[in-house]
Amino acid sequence: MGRPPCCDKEGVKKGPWTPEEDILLVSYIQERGPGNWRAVPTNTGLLRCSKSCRLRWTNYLRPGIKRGNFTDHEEKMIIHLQALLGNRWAAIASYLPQRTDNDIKNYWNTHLKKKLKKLQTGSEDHPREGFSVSQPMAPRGQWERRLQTDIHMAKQALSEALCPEKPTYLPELKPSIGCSNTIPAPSTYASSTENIARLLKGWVRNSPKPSQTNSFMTQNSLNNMSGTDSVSSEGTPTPSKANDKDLIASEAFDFLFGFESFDTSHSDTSQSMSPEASLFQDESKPDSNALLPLSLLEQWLFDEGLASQGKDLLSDFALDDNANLF
DNA sequence: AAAATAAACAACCGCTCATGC
DNA sequence: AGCATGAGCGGTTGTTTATTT
Repeated sequence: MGRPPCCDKEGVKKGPWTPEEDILLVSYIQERGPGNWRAVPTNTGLLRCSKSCRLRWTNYLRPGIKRGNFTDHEEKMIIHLQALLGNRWAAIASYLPQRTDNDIKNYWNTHLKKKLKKLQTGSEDHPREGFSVSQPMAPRGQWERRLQTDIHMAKQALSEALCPEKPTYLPELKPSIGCSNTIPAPSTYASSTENIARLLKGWVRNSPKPSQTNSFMTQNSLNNMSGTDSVSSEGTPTPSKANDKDLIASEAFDFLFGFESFDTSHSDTSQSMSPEASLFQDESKPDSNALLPLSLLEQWLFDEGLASQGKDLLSDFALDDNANLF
């Protein structure tokens, strides 16, 4: 439709961000709060396009982002979710608090894909090129619909099967702050952005959107900011999407993966409710369960069960079955 | 020690979707 | 209803860093 570019090509700086630029951006956001990205370059004097500013913020500068090595659990989740969701990194990221879609995507492309391929080539004549590739893609709407239903069904059945009496899951699931994921200190500048993010401590105090950003900051102070870019990384949480039902569904799903660093505080979880999860809400009508065969779930459960028994997830991972979900 | 290569990751690009007018 | 715009997403590219020769 000939939409004009978000920013003029001329006079726009590209490439890695400098600490100065980061500070400019952070202090601006500290003052005004995230959002209205188009105005950011103008108001800050940054020679960056608005998109770049938003990306920089959401992927690196915003508080609560965990960097560094992925834990086994995270890795496991990514593999499972990728098989389930395909390359929908934002959706996957919504289940990995503190990780950005970009981060996950990179990790998948650089580590997991190879890892899986390696494992597959050992035992197969014609290795697949990653799960997503092998998945027949239906038109997006249709595919997504089915996906949501599948996931919802799995979540619900799992929560019933695994902890039928449990109103909320894993009460002791307190995030192990600073646990296994102590952030290594890469030498690149990017790592120091974390420090810049810390400059934001207290920025909410000045924020024009206290009700939204307060919880945001609370999460940060807990070192468990579970938001993702899809969830209000801009400080504008998706309004009214999170509710108790979402929470339960999310918890069930989290329980499924036994994700240990997920903050279980309700405010957090509701804040971080993924779009995916919020979509489940639509699917969460009781009779939606009857729409799909349980065999899929059973298979999935089986796989997870094996994995949880300490077996090598990758070798046991039922690629075909997961791929055939759709 | 230097060059070549591979790996990792940050950032960009283009498309799509959501929203407001 | 149609258009303009902001924002989100996923794929891809470019740059930096690590490893090998």
